[in-house]
Amino acid sequence: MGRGEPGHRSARVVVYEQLRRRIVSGELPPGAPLSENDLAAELSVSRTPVRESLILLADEDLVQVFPQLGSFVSRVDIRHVADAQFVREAIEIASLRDAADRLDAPALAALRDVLARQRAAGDDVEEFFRLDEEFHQMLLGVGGHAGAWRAVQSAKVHLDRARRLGLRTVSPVAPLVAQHTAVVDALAAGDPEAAETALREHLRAVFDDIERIRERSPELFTSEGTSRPARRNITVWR
Amino acid sequence: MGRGEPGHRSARVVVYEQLRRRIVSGELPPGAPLSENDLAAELSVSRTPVRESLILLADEDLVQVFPQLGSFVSRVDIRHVADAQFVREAIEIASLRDAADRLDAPALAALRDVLARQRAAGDDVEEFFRLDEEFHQMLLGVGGHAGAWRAVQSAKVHLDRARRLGLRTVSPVAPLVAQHTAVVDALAAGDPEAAETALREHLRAVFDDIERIRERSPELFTSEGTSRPARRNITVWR
DNA sequence: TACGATCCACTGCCATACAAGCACTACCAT
DNA sequence: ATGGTAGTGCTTGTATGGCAGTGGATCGTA
Repeated sequence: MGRGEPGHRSARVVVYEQLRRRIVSGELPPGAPLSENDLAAELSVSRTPVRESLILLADEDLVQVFPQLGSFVSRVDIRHVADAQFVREAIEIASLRDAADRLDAPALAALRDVLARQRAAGDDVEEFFRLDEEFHQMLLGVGGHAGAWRAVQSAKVHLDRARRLGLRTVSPVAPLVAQHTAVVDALAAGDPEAAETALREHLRAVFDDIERIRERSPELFTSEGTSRPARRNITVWR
Repeated sequence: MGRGEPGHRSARVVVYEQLRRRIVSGELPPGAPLSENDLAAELSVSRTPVRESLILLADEDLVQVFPQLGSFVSRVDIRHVADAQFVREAIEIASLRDAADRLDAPALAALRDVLARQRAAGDDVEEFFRLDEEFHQMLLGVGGHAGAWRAVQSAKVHLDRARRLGLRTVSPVAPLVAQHTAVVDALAAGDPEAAETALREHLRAVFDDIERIRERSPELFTSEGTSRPARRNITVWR
C-alpha cells in the first residue's frame, strides 16, 4: 500500500501507538528506560519515527526525557492523577446534564449493549478497558459532545495506567460495571440528578482505587528523591 | 550556555513556541503554508526541530499536515471551537465551585490586581490576552486546580485564535474586563451561584463573539470544499 | 581499604542525505 | 483546439552521521 492511501499508517504512528499501548498496559512500567537506539532496532525502523513518538508521549506526560541522559517511562505523579480526575469528572458530568435531554431509544440500546458485553467480559482486563472506553465515549456522544472525547482521553490515560498497574491485586471489575449500569438506568428513568450522582460516585471509586494502589506499590509513584533516574547496569555481565 | 543548563531551551522548544505564538496571534493566518524547508531557513535551524514542532502543533490541531503535499495552518473548525468552549466551560465552572470556599485575602488581592491592570491596558490587545491568561489561570489556582490549566489552555488556544482573527473589527475588550470583575465581586461577596452565572455569561460572550467573526470572515473557517489545499504557483514567473 | 581523577560507553539533539509521492507545466499527438 | 503524458520541482517521511554532555566503571594513590 502506497503512502498516500487513506489506510496508510506512517512508521511514526505505528511506533507511537504501540509504545502508548505498552506504557498504559504496564508492560513498560514506570521508570523503564526507552532508548531511541534500542527501540529503533527492536521495531525495525530508524531513530527518527521513534524519537518523534517519544516527543509526543513526553507531551502527554507518559514519558520523561532527560537530554544526554535518557528517556524513561514516567512515574505516576499522584497530583497529576488528581488533576486528570478533576478534568475528566468536570467534562463528563457537564456532558451528562445534556445527555439527559437527548437520550433516545437507539442510543439507550447501544449503551445497554455495551453493558451486556462488559458483564460477559468477566475478568478479561483488556476487554474491560476496551469497553470502558467505548462506554464513556458513547456517553459523551449522547450528550452531544463527542468532540470532547480527546480531552477526556488525555486525562483518562493517566487514570487507566494507574489502575492497571495494580489491577491484579486490587478490586475486581464487577462493581464498576454495576456503576455503569446505574448511570444508564437513571438516564433511562429520566432522572438526571441520580445519573449525575451515580457517575460521580463511579469516577470517585476509580480514584479511590488508585489511592489504594499507591499505598501498596509506592515505588510506581513519584517521590521527591527519584525524580531524576540514573543509568543502571550498562556493561553486560560476563 | 550549555545544553544541560536549566535555562537551556532546545531549538525545538524555541521554534515551537514562536510558531504557536504566530499562529494564535493571526500573523500566520489559517491556510498559510508552512514549508519545513522555508521555516528552517528562516529560523536558521535544520528541518528536524521545525518538523518536530509541526508534529506537536498538528497534535493540537493548529496545523494540518498532508504527506507529500504540504503543511498548513489549520482553518478554524467551528465544531472544534464549540467543543473547546464546552471543555473549557466545564472545567472552569467546576473549579469555580471549589474556589468559592477557598478564596482568601491574598488571592482576592491578586485577582483585583490583574483586573486593575486589565483596565489600564486599554486597547493593547497583546497585553489584554496576557492578562486574560493570567486571570483565568489564577482563578483555577484559587479553586485548587492549577494542574488543570494545561487542559484549559489546550482548549482555550482555539478560542483565542478565533477571537484574535477578527478582534480588530469586532467587539472592544472593556465589557470582557467588566465580566471578569463581576466574577470576582460575586466570589468576594460569598455568592458562588452569582459567580458561576457571571463566569458562564463571560465564556458564552466570548463564544458569541466568535460566531459574529465567522459571519464576517467565513474564509477563515473550514468549509467542505477547502479541506485539502493545493499548491499554487510553483514555477517562478519569467 | 577508601577515595578521587580519569576514561569511555551511551545518551538525546541537530544536521544532512536519500526515498517516495503529488501538483503543475509543457509538450506532443490527435 | 484538445486530450493525454512525460518531465520537473516541490513536498513530507525516513535513515544516518556527528556532536556535546552525562555518569558508571576503572584505575591510581594515600
